[in-house]
Amino acid sequence: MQPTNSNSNGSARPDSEPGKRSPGRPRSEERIPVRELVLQTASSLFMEKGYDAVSLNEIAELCGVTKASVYYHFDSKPALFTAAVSRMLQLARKGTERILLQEGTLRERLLAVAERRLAMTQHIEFETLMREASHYLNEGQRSAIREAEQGLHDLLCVHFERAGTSGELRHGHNPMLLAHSYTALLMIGNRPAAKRMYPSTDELAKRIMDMFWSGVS
Amino acid sequence: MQPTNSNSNGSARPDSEPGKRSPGRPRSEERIPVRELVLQTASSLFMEKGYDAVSLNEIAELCGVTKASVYYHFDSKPALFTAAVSRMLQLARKGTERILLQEGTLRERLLAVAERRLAMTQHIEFETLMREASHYLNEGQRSAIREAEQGLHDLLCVHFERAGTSGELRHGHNPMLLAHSYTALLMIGNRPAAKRMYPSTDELAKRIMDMFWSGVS
Amino acid sequence: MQPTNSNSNGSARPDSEPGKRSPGRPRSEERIPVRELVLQTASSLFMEKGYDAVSLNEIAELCGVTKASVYYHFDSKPALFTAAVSRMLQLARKGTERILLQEGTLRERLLAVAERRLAMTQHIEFETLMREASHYLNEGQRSAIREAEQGLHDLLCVHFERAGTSGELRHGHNPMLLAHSYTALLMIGNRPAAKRMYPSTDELAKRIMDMFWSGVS
Amino acid sequence: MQPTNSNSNGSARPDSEPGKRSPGRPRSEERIPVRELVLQTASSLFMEKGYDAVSLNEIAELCGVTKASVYYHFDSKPALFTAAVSRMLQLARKGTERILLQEGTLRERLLAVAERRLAMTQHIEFETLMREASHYLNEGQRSAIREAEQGLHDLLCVHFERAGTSGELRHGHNPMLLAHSYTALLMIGNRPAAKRMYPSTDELAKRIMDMFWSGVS
DNA sequence: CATGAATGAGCATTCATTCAT
DNA sequence: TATGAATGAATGCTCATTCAT
Repeated sequence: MQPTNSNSNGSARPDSEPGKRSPGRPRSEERIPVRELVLQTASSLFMEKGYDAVSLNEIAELCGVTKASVYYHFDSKPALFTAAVSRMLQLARKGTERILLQEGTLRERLLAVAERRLAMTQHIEFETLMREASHYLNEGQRSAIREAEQGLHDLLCVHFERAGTSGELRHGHNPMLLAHSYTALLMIGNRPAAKRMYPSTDELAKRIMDMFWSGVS
Repeated sequence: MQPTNSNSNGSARPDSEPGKRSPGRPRSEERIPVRELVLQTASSLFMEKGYDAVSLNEIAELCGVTKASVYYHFDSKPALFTAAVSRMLQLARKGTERILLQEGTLRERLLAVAERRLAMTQHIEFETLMREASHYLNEGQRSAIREAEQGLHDLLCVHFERAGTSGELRHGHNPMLLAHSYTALLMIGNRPAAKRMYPSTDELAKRIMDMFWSGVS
Repeated sequence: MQPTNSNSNGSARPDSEPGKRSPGRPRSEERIPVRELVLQTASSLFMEKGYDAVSLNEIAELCGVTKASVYYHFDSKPALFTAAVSRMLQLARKGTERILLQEGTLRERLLAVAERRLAMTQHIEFETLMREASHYLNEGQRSAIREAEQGLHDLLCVHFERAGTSGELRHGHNPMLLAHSYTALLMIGNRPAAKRMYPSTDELAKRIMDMFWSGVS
Repeated sequence: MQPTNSNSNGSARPDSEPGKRSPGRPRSEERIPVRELVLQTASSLFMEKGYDAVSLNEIAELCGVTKASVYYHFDSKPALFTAAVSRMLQLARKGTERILLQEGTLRERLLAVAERRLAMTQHIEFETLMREASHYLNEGQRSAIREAEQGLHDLLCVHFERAGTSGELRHGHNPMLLAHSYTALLMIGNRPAAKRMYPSTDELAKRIMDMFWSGVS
């Protein structure tokens, strides 16, 4: 039997049985389940190096398990990629949401989000990552990721819309376009040349928000 | 994952233009030199699929030559990548410059540039491409590309600066940050979800420029 | 880039340029071209062990080359299998034809063919081999092999037909069924238990032909 | 290619029929014991696809149990193969015997057997299956299967012998050779090309028996 | 009895690279 | 200039087998 195109669109097993957790913050030595460990490791690597450049061997070794173990938990590389990236997007969404629900003006909260994002290293431009990987993903996998990503923009969109009706924002802008503009501008944080222009990423975040808020004119 | 390359930082041979060109516009049948053909093909493929996903075989076949021929003209895959990407960035720079030197307000000219860029399909986010490839590039290759890219931002920077002193733009913005913001916003054109929001890419370009010019508030 | 289902239906290169052969019987040390060597080795192994149980590594090592070299000459395992088995069937056809065109009664000539076949070890039942491999072959490959096999039966069929009209054979039998019966009976040569019944394969061949000629009654 | 197996020569546990069977014809819903189910499934798969192409996973999944469960009942893949194939040969023997013990001439009864065999699809040539698997079997396993197969030929042999002394058959033929000839001819049923020659397998069986009985001359 | 998790070994396939011609 | 032939190293993936529970 030779490789055949596996077509599951995500993880092979459910999220692991609930209720079996010992209470309290786990001691850092507490063994985190392999499946979760693989997912985290894979996320980091894919974000850092893209799809092709990451081998399952690399992921496995970093986790201290064998390639075959990774295959026990995930049907294929595309399936693992899908699970890892989706998870990461959901975490990003949750983190962003937590900040956006705090007190303060929209501008203040967006600045907080920007500061947090620019502080992270691993932050590949999303479309590029998808374009590279999409040749290997099946339809279900592609749409699973697209949805997870859309969630992030939907979240921002809602807040922009709300600020539009409350008068905090000028009318006339398409709120979804604002969401995309905002995340596009945050990509500046990926550029070493841009980062070098300011003493800290917080300073860079501030400048970007200034521009975003008032425009160039 | 490929071997971390040989150490030439670019092409294997000099540009070899010994004045052998026949005068006038070449007939379309005129054989374009292999080196140039490979360079063009490689550019397109790398932009479309990233670094790893493009094999030298693919490039060679598309050019109708053998892999070994490609190796005659370029020392290694990283070397070819460097040459191809640099060339493309220089072309982009020239195209952009041509537009920026035309008549009209800065805003009009920036809009024209945006329309042109959004109309292209092959337009991978640059940082991502670099991050993927940089594992395979040596220092000389990396900086060769960085410089070519910097050229583009320098060009924009000059024009932003000039508009700042002429009063067309508000003072207080770092012109290089504006350049980065501008190119970052153009990346929105890569997102299928964003493109779907407007009937044409020209319309999308216009909306993005509106935002860029006046901000959200 | 990952494995994708290669679909060429046979060998990757033509049969190697003619006319470049040195005259006379080649000294046994004369290097036989790799492509041919691989083909012969593969034939033997597939016949002996079936499709799955033979790895390209095994073939390559037996030939003293690397797996990658085999892949230089043949697109895939199914392609190599197709080329190897077809070649073998054509050789069998030629050998059989040579005998059938000699002098003598049909019975004598069929006996000669039988003796020759039973003397060979490598002689897997064909349908079984095909059934095992056919999951991996594409349509073109399947039919290429089927045709080569049909050639053998066609050859026998012609001779049975001719003998029918010349009165050497009883009328009323479907000549193609006779061809199949004949080759089916030769499969007895594969069975160790059957071989053990007679002192030599020639003796076994004679007994089988007796039965084939006069029936059991 | 698989490891050349552990050394048990058959099943891991005794047949374990501790009289726990409820009396009467079992309701079709009655759970058939896992061991038996695995054996049946394995038989079908091995006959259909050969040895290598069948994975224990496939067998397990088709049975609705886990691979580890299969290992509880059988020591290894070779052991399971041995058990499955032997069982199948014994069943074939019983079925054949049942027919041969009915009323009628030998010819009529052999025809009935032939019709039954040609009607089955799953009917891999036995020698080929053995040759493929034998690399993985140990001596005990090999001979266990050989014996089971020999049983079938012994059965036929007895009937041919009896018919020889009763005058129904011509003297002078080795009855065991007749048995082998008969089963070899039945292999024609495996060949799609041959099957296509007649409207039904019964018709094919009749033609084959004609030839077997009277020969070609 | 049964299974979830893990693994070592192997396989088909691809790729960047080399070199004699 | 160009290429046909070859290869070492890696990759995604599968499989038979083991073992603690």
